[in-house]
Amino acid sequence: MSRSPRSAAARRSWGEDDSGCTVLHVDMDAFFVSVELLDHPELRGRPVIVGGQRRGVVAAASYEAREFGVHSAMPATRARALCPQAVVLPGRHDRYREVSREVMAVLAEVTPELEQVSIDEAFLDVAGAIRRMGSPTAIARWIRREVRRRTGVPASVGVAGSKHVAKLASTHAKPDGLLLVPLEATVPFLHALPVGALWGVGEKSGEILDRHGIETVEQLAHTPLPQLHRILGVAAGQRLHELAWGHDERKVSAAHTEKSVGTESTFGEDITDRRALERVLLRQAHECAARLRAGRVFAGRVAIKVRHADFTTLSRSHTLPAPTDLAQDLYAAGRDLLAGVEIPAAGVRLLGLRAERLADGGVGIQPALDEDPHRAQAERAMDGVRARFGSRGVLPATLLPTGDQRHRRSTTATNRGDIS
DNA sequence: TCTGGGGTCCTGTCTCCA
DNA sequence: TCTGTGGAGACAGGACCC
Repeated sequence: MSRSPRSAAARRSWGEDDSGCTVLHVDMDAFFVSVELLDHPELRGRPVIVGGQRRGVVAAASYEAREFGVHSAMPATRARALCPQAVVLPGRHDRYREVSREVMAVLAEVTPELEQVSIDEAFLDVAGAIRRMGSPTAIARWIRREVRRRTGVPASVGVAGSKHVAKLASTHAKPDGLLLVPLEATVPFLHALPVGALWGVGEKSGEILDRHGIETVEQLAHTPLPQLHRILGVAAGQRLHELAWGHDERKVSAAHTEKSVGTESTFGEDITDRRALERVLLRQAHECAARLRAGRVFAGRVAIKVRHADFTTLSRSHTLPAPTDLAQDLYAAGRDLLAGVEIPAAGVRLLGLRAERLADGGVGIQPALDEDPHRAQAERAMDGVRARFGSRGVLPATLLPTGDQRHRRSTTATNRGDIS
C-alpha cells in the first residue's frame, strides 16, 4: 500500500536485460479492497473504501474510488465528501492476515530468502532460484500468475538490483503489472522521479527540499553533499544522496527482530477523567504484556503517548529497574508517567502504551527482586485462557464492562458488520 | 479537510560522571 | 574545593514507513 508519488515518465519499458536483477518486490494492489472484492464480488466496478469509520482515515481505496481523489491515509470525512456514493467497509484484519499468509506461502515456494515487510508486501532475493525457475523476470511472472490463481488477488512486482529500486519499480508497475529496471537503467529511472518518491522523503522533508529548489531525484543527486547535510541533517542527507545514485547495500533478510511492541487507542470522544485513562492503560498493559510473553521477550523501558484534543502530542518514557513481561509492571510505569502529565480541560483523544528495548528472555534477564511469583503465574495463566477463549476470555476486574458498557459494545459490534 | 495504528530511526537537550 | 570538558545514557519529540 505504497503512498509514494509516481511519475508517468517512469512507467515505461527500461529494457529487457535482467541479469544481476535478483531483488524482487511484490506488492499487492489495494490489498484490503482486493480481499473485500473476493468476498463481495457484487461490489466490483464500484468505488469501495476500507476503513474511515468516524474519526478514522482511509486504509485502502479501490481504483474507482481513487478516480474521485480518494486515497489511503485521507481523513474519513474528506473521503466521504469527495465520493459520497462509495461503499465504505470497516476492515477485517483477521481476514486480510489470512490471505496474506496464503500469498507469503506462494512466495516461500520460490526462495527462503524472503523478507515480509508488511501485511501486503515482501522482498525476495531470487539469486538461488534462477537455475530452478528461470530468469528473475520469469520468476516475477510466475509469482503474479500463482498469487492470482491461488488467492484471487492481483500483485504487482518490481525487479531490480536493489531493494530500493525494486520497491520503486513495483510502485510504478501498479496496477496489476510488472516492471524491470535493468542495472544500467537504474540511474536514468531514478532521475526521472520526483524527489518525494525516494524512501525517507515524506511531507516535511519534501517541503524543505522544495524550498531549496530541489524537486526531482536528479536535482537531489547533483546537490553537493555538504549542502544536503545542512538541509536535512547528516544521516538523512547522506542516505538520500546514496539512494539518488542507486546505491543501496541493504540485503534481503528473512530474520527480523522486533524492537518494541505497543498499542494505542483513539477515543470516540475526548476523555477528561484520569481514572478512565488509567483503565485504558491497564488494558493496553495487558495487551502488550501478552505479546511480550508470546514473543518470549522482556521490555526494558515503558513509554506512553498522549494526544490532546487539539492534536498536541507528547510522549514520556521510563527505564525500568528490571526487564519485565508482566502487565502489572508495565501498568505501574505507565500510570506513573501519566501522573506527570496534565490532562487538559478539552480532554485527551489518544492514549498509547509501548514496551521498548526488548531483550531475549533467555539470557541476562534477572527478575525484579520484589517480583511476586504468584503475580507472574497468574498472568501466564491468563495467556492460556485467552488462547482458548479469545482476548476477552479473561480481564482484570477493573476492566469488566458495566451493564451500560456491555450494551454499548454489543451495539457497536452489530453496526460494525454493516455495509454502508 | 482534520488527521488510525503499529513500528523504526534520528536529533536535540539534559544530566551524570570521570 | 571549584571549574571546565567531553562522553554516555536517558529522555522527548518529530518524521517517516506501510
